[in-house]
Amino acid sequence: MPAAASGIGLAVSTVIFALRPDDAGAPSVWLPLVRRIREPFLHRWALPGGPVALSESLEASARRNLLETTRLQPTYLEQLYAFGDVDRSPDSRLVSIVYWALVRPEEAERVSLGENVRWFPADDLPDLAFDHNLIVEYALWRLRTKMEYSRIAHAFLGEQFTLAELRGVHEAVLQKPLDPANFRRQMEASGAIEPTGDVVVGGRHRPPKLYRYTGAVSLADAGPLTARVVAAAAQHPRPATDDAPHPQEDAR
Amino acid sequence: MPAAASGIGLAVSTVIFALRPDDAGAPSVWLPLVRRIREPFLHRWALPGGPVALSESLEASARRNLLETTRLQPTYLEQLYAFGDVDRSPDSRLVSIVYWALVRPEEAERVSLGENVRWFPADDLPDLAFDHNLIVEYALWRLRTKMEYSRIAHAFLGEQFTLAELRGVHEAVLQKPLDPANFRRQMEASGAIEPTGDVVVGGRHRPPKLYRYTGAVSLADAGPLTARVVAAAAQHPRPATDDAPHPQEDAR
DNA sequence: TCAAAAGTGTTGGAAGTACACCCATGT
DNA sequence: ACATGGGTGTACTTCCAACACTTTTGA
Repeated sequence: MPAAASGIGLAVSTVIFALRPDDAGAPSVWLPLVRRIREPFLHRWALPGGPVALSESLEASARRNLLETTRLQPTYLEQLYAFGDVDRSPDSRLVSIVYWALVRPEEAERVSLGENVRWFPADDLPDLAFDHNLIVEYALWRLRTKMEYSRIAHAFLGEQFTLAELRGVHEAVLQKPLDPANFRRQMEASGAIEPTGDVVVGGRHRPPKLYRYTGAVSLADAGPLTARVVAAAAQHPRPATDDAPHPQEDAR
Repeated sequence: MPAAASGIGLAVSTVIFALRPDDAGAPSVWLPLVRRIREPFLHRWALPGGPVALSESLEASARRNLLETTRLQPTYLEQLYAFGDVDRSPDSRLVSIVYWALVRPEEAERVSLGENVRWFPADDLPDLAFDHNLIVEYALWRLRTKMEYSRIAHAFLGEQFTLAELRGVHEAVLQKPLDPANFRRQMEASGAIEPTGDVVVGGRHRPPKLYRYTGAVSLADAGPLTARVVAAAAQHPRPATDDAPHPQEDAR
């Protein structure tokens, strides 16, 4: 195995998702992109990213780069895939380890907006640099798939939340309405949430209960090591069927 | 993004799984390891792997390396994870893109056995080089998880097979007995297999039908691009709920 | 005729879906 | 009072696990 540098560039990039209201005011999935200020793909929009530092793990590099370019500290960060096709960058050979991240709405507003950083609706992107359109598409698919068997929706929310808010997250990501009654029962049966005892007053209707995450399922389940342990601990009512994929969980 | 070489070594490694009879004669999961012939971890057993070639994609590098070191051409190959912790290799910084592969029993015998290549039972490995024990554990978890929602078992079998053989693969991987009656119905209902019309004669019992894979689900679903397409095509009876994957995925 | 594995039928429970209905609040 | 979501009850369906039972072969 090689210790020598290979002439292959190594970078990390991150697909960051947040929920923001779209034109109609309904919450939908958005992501921040940065404008490239050098060749190749000068002036094109691209995923935030940069080189892997010698003294940092891949994930640490992703986190640092995110903080530097967007000021964001995601509540959820997981490796997505390593992209390494020969022709994905003109002239040079570039391998990108791509992560995907979720941030809360309040956090999302921290993004230093300007000419070179902007939010885009995830389903309607311009032509991006490199193979980044493909990467986003894949990350979106992963987000939606994982939403169905995992508890990542909480990464979009604060400490406390109503069931309607939680359902709103699911609906925004999955892009389909969910039955409030059934959604409630599924969440309660999963053991992932518990009522805080508080309610929200001020609405012109019955005050909804507030819930919190029980912590039975860890949010930051990135990496193969923690993965299976977390998945096993997450099994609340059932015995010991392996859950989903990817590391963090997997993966499905 | 960096075009310059970074001083970080970049390698591919592969976890190869095959089914072979264990001590008791029952089929179980094995994998081939190679003995290291240089530092670090001189003489330790390790996953087959090597540097990424400048002119090859990551997957192509994995395939070529597999052919060179073990003569194997897997029927299934999918990216597992990128490992890049700072201290995973002493002295040097090494990032490994790890793939996992499945090979058929006949193919498995091709492995050029010798002092430096040997098969090991996947559940009982010695202390491996680098973080390879962790990697194998993760790959095993992924194999078992994916077996439950995907059709990868076929990668272990030939063109035609009986339901008992297919069930044997599942049982070996999942390490638990399955009800023949229910297993049959699940497979038939999935639309993934169809009878060839032939039967196997010569057993001292009722001749079982032979089945073939319908091709509704592609085996080689590695990579984000093909992933979702494959998953959609796999939906035989039902309309259009996103399936599983991990592009593999995804890792789930 | 018997053993052994292939293959079919039947039943009961878990979990998801659809939808009717009651509850608590602000206006 | 009534509109608006919060929250409960319930029937229907679909899927899965268990297991009894029948079929077809070789010995």
